[in-house]
Amino acid sequence: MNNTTLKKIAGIVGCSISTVSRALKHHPDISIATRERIIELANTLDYEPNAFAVHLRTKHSNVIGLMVPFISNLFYESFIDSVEEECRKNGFTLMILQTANDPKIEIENLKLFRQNRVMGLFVCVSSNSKSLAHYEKMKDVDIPVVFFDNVPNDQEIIKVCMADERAAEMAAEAIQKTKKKKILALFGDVGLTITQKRLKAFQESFQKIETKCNIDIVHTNKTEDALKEVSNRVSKKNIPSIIFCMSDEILIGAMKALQSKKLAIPDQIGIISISNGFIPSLYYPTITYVETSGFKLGKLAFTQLLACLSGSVALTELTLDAVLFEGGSL
Amino acid sequence: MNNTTLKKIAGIVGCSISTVSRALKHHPDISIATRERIIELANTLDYEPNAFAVHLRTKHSNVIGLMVPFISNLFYESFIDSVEEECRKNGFTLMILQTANDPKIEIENLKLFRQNRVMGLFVCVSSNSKSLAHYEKMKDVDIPVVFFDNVPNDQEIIKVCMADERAAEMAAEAIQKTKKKKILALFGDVGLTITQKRLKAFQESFQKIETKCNIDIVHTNKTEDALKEVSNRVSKKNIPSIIFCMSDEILIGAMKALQSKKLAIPDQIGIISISNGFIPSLYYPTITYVETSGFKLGKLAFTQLLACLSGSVALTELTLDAVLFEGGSL
DNA sequence: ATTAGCTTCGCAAACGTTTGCGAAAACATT
DNA sequence: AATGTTTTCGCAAACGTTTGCGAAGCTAAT
Repeated sequence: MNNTTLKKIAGIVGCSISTVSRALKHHPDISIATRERIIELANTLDYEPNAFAVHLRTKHSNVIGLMVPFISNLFYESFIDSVEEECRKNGFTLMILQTANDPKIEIENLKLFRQNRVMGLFVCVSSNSKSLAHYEKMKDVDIPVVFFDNVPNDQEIIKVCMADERAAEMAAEAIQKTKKKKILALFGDVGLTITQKRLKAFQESFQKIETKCNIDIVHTNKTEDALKEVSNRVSKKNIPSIIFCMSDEILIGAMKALQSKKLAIPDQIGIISISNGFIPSLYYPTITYVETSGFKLGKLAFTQLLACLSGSVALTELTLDAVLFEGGSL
Repeated sequence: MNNTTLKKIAGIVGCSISTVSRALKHHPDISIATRERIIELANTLDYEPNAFAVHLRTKHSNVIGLMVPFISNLFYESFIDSVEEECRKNGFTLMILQTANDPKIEIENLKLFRQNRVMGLFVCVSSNSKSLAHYEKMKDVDIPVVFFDNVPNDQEIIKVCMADERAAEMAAEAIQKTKKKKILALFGDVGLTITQKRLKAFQESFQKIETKCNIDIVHTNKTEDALKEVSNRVSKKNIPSIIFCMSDEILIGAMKALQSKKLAIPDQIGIISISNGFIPSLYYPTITYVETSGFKLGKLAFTQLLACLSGSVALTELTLDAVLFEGGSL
């Protein structure tokens, strides 16, 4: 076990621990001569400060927590990627926990975060979590929490999110531009606020225009659901002109159904989705989508958390603009 | 700031810090009466042990490190998912760092891991990393390193990996079973040991059989490369009977090329890949693949690391069996 | 020669735990 | 009553840092 400590260095150099400590961080109190001597020895001994001791002493953990339902998810993964990068660049270490959408694990994890004295927290609440009560305690211990993605409706929290309404609206507008009228719109779990937001905006956009469209709205939970629903609703004699997918999981199911029916995109049927872009890029032609980038959201969330840590933030909701990426599927 | 400490509890109860400490962990020295009293107070005060203090004192960080080139990657993501789950269940916290395939960042990260006194480390070395020299230091400080996925050839290390050879061999055998002869085989970066292994096994399998096949081997780095290569090598008058893809990235490119040429799978062309299964499931028909599961590898790696920590492991290479999943693409 | 100021460093406390050891008190055994 | 044993607890050191404060020693100014 490598145990080069300040004490050890001090012993060899023949000075006090505090002198070593100060020398290593270029404190002006220490003469250049001894500083050099100490630094050189520290290097040859591979001295590396004990993070725990530092954190204990300074009450400054430099650890940031992140909690998501699953790591293995296209969206979260890009969000995490983004946040890790920022953390590393800014001298924070990242502690990642997943909830598997289980409120019990969620509570356990919050406890772990507290025990590790994280300085801040990024949270995507699990879809099965009904109450925010357990987050109250984080406020008590002064750990700022930045909610993202599927954010609670609560006003009293800090959140960054996609422009969910705008994204759905943009998708609706893109559909309207095609002049096609028979639309199959696939949305996710009705219980999620993200679903509610997108659905509302989508419908309102169509209510605004005078020309009537035939919109069939279906809620699906998973890829398999979407696959089934689309398979049931699409047949040789009954082909919607356009399918809208609220998320990647749904898009995957829908695409698989279309492929199995050998429908040509966009000639026989159009499709558009909301996505971070990866899944749409897998198909030919590339699927047209409204971007909701986990990567960009991560950057936004990080700056927001940084602002919290410096104490300069009111409770706010930050929103990431939506952008339409035109593939060839409409 | 919540600062319920042992000292605070001791002050209120009117006993010593050590008594509180012992009571909270049900040490038999403490009478049931005082134990109850202390635990109750601790609960109402929301006492939560300071992890840093504990780790400092016990020299036992309970932190496990994990380093990958990118988090945002289908394979790593499932590996991380798997490892996080185990860590949480076993009372470890996970510290995740990515290298972006940059050896400099890799070295920096190792330093961070050391400073945080991680008890063990999972590493997938960056593809641009030529030497293992910086891992020597981990050995000096007694931090066991479990290499996974793209493991170095070195003998003196602990590694868990896919049955790379066997996976390639199984794919080759599946191809041979179809009796089709014109094969386009797409492999990754020649510099990676994982590529070398798979290529060697693939070729050897075909050398073993008597019937001659026409195998066109191409190395591609990324999805776009694969897309281009396949586009160039496949035309209406020259269609390979089967395409083999060494990885998901390559499969994605190949599939996109095939879709753009409107080739029917498996009627006009067959395709098979090595994958963890997610990407193959996106298409219809589902692509036949030999499974290399990041999730399972994670479990394997974790048990291996656990063995290291308990001191009961010789230097070994553990291998995860390959399994063929038949879709409908051959 | 006295005072003042600067440079350079060490002392010691503190962060919140854990734990070996010893001690007091209670109880049990002769 | 004397001794032994058990129960129950506190003391104090240690983990490796950081940092306020004070103390030398030295230089420079009066």
